[in-house]
Amino acid sequence: MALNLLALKALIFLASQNGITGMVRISTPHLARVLGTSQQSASRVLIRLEKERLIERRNVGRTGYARITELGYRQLVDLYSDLRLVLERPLDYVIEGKVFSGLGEGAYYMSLPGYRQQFREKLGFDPYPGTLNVRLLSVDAIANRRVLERLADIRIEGFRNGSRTYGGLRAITGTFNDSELCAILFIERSHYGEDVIEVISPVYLRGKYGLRDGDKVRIRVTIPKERVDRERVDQEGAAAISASG
Amino acid sequence: MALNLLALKALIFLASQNGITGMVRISTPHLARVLGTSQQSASRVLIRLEKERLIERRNVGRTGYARITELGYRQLVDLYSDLRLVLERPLDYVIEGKVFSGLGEGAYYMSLPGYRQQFREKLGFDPYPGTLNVRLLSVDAIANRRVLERLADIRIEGFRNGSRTYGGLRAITGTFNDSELCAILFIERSHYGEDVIEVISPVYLRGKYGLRDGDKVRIRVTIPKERVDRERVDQEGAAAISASG
DNA sequence: ATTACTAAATGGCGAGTAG
DNA sequence: TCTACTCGCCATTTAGTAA
Repeated sequence: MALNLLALKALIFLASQNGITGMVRISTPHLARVLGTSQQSASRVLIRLEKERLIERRNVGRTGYARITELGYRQLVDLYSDLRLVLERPLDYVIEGKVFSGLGEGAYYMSLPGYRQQFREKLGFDPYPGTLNVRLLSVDAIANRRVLERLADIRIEGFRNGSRTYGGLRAITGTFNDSELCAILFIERSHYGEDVIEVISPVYLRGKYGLRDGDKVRIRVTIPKERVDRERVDQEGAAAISASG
Repeated sequence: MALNLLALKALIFLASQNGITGMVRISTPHLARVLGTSQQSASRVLIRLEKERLIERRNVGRTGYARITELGYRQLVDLYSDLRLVLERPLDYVIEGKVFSGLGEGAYYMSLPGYRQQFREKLGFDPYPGTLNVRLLSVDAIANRRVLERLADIRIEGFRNGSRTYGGLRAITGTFNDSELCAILFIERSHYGEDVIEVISPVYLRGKYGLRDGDKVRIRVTIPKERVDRERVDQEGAAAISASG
């Protein structure tokens, strides 16, 4: 017999009110407001949780108290560690695509000291002067590009050189064809669309790997562990998981 | 519109199969087995998750693939950090009860060097030779006693002295009446029941606090943060929260 | 093998209401 | 005020089945 989501949210709410270590005041109208449901449903949820031995209740006249049992606590911990197992592990984003030739401007930009110096400092390698353009073919690769764009946190600042201004970009390091250190560049105001990434590396990738236009390449980025710190207004400790609809 | 628990479990399962970083093979009969539900429900859950934009699907002939969208991933992270907020914070267990007199044997045991030396080393204080017996009156206090008994991880070993053997015990440190350092002793083969705790302290509590039999006292134990490492067979990454029934 | 429809049963939901 | 019942309504489930 499976618990429903309302019951889970109620359990989390109780836990947030110190219901793990002792009896806490709880009324069905208040719980209903917190869960975004009716008083009747809140009442039923508490009855159900008690019957399942996930909480213990005591009613003193018209005021009710409840606490989470050890079984209930274990349920929360089980779910928590299931999520932890799945969320707090390295995430391995793989992007595959085909090499294509750009206008050769990548080489020009990469050779500018204003960029090159920052790459050396922030990426830890001296990039070969040139970028490898990769066109993404699968929706999966494009989705991963989107994710990585958000995760790319190596900021390369723009600069001025005389009258010309050079834009900023962000980068994230990865592995090219499962063997070569590289970085994906997310260039602000790039003229390429969402289906293209630009890759740099300490070595001349086209040469070392004998790449010709149309050849398939793979870039892998490993995120050691996702950071879970969010900006989030805590609505009285209520749980998430309510879809956008 | 709220997601149900089956959908949450499906999302967690997908995540466990690397569905966060790429498309993964998934069939409705297999998902049904993992979730402990019918093939039809598994099918509906996937349809529902796709409609809510929590997953993306692609069917290649008869074989289906799915991956978690950024929105779906965020839902998991939101729930995870709600749980984290609630589970990974100090747990403050308060036990209240009334002082009563035992047979005075506590003083005898506490004075034995075989115990005393271990208390000094493992508790960090030299206990006053005597235990304060506290009878728990509320079910809440008794429930907390049970929890703390499991959490008490300071082991005091038993020993032999001539022909007599002295049993082992476990202890956990806390605060007496919100002001005095103390420890609760969980004595193996104690002749007291679940409604009694024995408390020791560096000072003579009865004297310092002018305690007489029947006086109410409070012992507080703060667990800095619960350890979530469980022994758990990972059933193909399926989620928990399925009540005992 | 699959996926997913329809139909009937089950169960959850909130309104009304009693205590 | 509070809790929690009944009752109609709707959502979710499974069985059967088509493709």
